[in-house]
Amino acid sequence: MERDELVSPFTAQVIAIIRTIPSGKVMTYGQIAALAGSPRGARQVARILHSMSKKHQLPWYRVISSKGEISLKDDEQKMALQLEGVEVNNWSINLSIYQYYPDNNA
DNA sequence: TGAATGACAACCC
DNA sequence: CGGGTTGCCATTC
Repeated sequence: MERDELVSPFTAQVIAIIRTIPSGKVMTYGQIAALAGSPRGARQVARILHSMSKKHQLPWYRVISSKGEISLKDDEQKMALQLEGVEVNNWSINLSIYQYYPDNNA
């Protein structure tokens, strides 16, 4: 059971960032990774989600690929996004509209 | 300790 | 636009 304080700062940041994603918005892996301190750490974000999403109450379904598509193509994820107001077209989402840009001054 | 893994990104054709 | 290849880097075995 890894606490945020025990995991690496990068992981803790990723988790914190995901928690700031508001309803009806989404973020890409690369964006989260960059905000967490590793612009090339998109893959770690994916791994973190896999590893921590069940331990943390992370809205992982708000995290999508940079192409604006859902990764797992899971019906629940798609449904959850739509319920939040995100228009999902065949697993694709219009990032121009739904991508969330958090403030550095969180 | 070292090597493999991975819910990706970017680039190239 | 679509498919394939390379790069990245923390986590896990």
